[in-house]
Amino acid sequence: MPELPEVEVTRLGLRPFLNLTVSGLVIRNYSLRWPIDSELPKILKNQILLDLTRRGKYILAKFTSGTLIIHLGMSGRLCIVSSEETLNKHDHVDIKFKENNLILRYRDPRRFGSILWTDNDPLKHKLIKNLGPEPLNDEFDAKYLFSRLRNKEQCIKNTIMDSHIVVGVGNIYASEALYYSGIRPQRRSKKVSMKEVDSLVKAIKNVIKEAIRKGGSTMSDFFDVNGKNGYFQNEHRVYGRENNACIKCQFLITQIKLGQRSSFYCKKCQK
DNA sequence: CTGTAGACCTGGAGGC
DNA sequence: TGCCTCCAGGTCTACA
Repeated sequence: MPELPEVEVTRLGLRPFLNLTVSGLVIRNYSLRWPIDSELPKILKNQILLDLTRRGKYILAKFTSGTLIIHLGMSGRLCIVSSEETLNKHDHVDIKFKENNLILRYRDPRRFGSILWTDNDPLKHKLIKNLGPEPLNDEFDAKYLFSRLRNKEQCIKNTIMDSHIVVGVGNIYASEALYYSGIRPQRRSKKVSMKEVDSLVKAIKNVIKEAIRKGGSTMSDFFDVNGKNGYFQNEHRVYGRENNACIKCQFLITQIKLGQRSSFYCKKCQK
C-alpha cells in the first residue's frame, strides 16, 4: 500500500526505538521479495539503532555496524506491539529490544517488501544508488523534470512514477498530482509544456506534503506503527472516484489503464 | 537506450 | 456457501 507519505509516517513512528539495543530477532518467513539474510539474527543482536532515515520508499535503519534497508512493497507494514500481542499469519519478522517489552513487527501478506542488511553506505546499494531526486528536495524542480521529459514517448503518468526520474510518486499520488496540474495521465511526456511541468512539480510536492501531514492514505490496510489510520484518502480528488463527479466541474471521473495500472482523471479539467 | 509485459504473492470483493 | 475472476498502494527483470 505504501507510497512515500505512508513510508514517511511509518519512519517517524519508529523513532521511539532510537538508541535502543536489539536483544533478539525472530524471523518466521525469510522469503520476501529477496530472501532475508539467514545470519541477520546473529548480526543484529546487541546492535544499537542509531538513526532512522528514508530514501524514496526505503526506510534506512542505521545500526552500530551497518544498515537495514526496509521496503514495504505493496502490503508491508511495521508496527509497535507488546510481547503479548497475538501473532498474525503474515507477521514475518520481530525485532526485540533490551530496554522495553515492545516488539518492532514486520507484517506483509503479499511479501513484495524486503529487509536487506548492508555493512556499507546504504546510499551506494544497488537498489538505491540510481534513484532519482526526492520530490520534496529543491533539486526536484521544473527545470530538472522538464529536461527529463525531453524526447520521451512514454506517457506522463508512467514517467513520474519512475523512481529513476523522481522517487516516491506512486499510483495514487501520480493521478492526484496530474489532476491538480490539469494534465491528462496519458499525455506523451515530451508534449508537456514548461508551464505545465512547473505546475506538476508544485502539485507533486503539495500532494505529498499534505498526505504526510494527514498521516497517509488508508486504503485497505495502511495504519501507522501504532495502528492508527491516515486521513488523506478523504482528500483524493480522482483516485478511486470513477463515475463520481469532479470536485471542480461535476463531470464524471474517468478510469483508464496505463502500464497495467488504474489511472483516474477528469476529461474536462485535464487536457 | 527505450518502453512495456511479466513476474513475484495473498486476500478481498463481486458475479453466478 | 463455494468457486471463479478480477483487482490492489511496487518495482525488478527480461525482452522486443
